[in-house]
Amino acid sequence: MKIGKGVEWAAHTCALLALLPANAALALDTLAEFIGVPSPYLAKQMQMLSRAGIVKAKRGVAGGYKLARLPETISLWDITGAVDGTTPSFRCTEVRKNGPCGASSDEVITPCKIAASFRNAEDKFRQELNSVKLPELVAGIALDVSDERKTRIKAWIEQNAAFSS
Amino acid sequence: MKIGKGVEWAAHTCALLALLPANAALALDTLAEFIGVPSPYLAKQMQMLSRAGIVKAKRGVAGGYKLARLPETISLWDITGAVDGTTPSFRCTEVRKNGPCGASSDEVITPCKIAASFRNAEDKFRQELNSVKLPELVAGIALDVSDERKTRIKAWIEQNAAFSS
DNA sequence: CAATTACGGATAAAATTTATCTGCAATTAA
DNA sequence: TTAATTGCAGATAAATTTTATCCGTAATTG
Ligand code: FES
Ligand code: FES
Repeated sequence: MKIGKGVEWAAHTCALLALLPANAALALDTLAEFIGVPSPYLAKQMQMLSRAGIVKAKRGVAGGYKLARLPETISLWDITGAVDGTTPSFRCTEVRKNGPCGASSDEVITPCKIAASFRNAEDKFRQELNSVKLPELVAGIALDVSDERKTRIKAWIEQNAAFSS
Repeated sequence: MKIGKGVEWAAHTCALLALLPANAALALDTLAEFIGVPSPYLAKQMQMLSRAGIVKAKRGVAGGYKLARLPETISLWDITGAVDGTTPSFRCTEVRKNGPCGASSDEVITPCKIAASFRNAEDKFRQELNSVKLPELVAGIALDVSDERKTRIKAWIEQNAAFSS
């Protein structure tokens, strides 16, 4: 059970984009600098987020990324699913069909109890992540940010964001 | 988010061992044949289960594996944890410390909200798996097994298990 | 003692994740 | 229209993890 590290980047990126004024966008390289990760790889995650309809990309001069929809409608699961995929973590290879006492293919109609249990557990996992929306995330992160740093972040955004006319 | 396929093997192995009479054991090669997986690799999972105190190994002539404790005390999470490890799936690399507006090390006392959310989700996942004990698993699997096959399985065990004097 | 069987570590092959690069398409402003 | 900028998609390469096997050793039995 492992989650790609790109998810951490993507989540923090979305949290940053949520702070952005409506008429502003942040370019890939700018985002990468802020988060402190290699930009060619972050590009991949941003493309995933874009295809999933979580962020909106604008090309060309003064282009960049911004959120595609209201923060309230973006959950941590949305981000995780977009970047890391939604394929179940438990892979059932139907071992119950193997061996000298294996089940015949037409005998196994219901999913194996073991696989079903994992599916249940994953549902719980997903539900929990899905209950955490972007505003809650931003608020939670902000708890650790001093007023001084809040000011610095605001200034940095002002200076590095691309504002549309 | 991915779980090693060895978990499926280990779970089915434990389900099989739960059917075993108290004075019987199954050797590695015998187990591997029943489940239909390569025995040198299954050996690894069995060693994990052994070290975790889920199965009991007995070396030497007429040796093999049996459950180390009552089936009621063995959960699907116990098996998963033993074989696949218990390291959290989400890896926080503290990106919040990076970049031009990164937090200083002494500023971040509480865990990042993002990481905390994933920890919550994993707790739910683990709790769900932990609620599924071996007897329930065995019963669930048995639903799909015809009476004819139940008889064959019983006979196979009788024939291949090592019985202690 | 001889046969059997699990254990542990080392090793190798395969798959996946992580990271980078390049050419192209879109957008904007001069 | 041209030039500069910026994201997109696919190919590629490096690193890591998963999967699988092997072998020498230790324990157990009779
Ligand atoms: S056959 Fe795949 S989990 Fe039982
Ligand atoms: S710093 Fe790691 S999840 Fe926020």
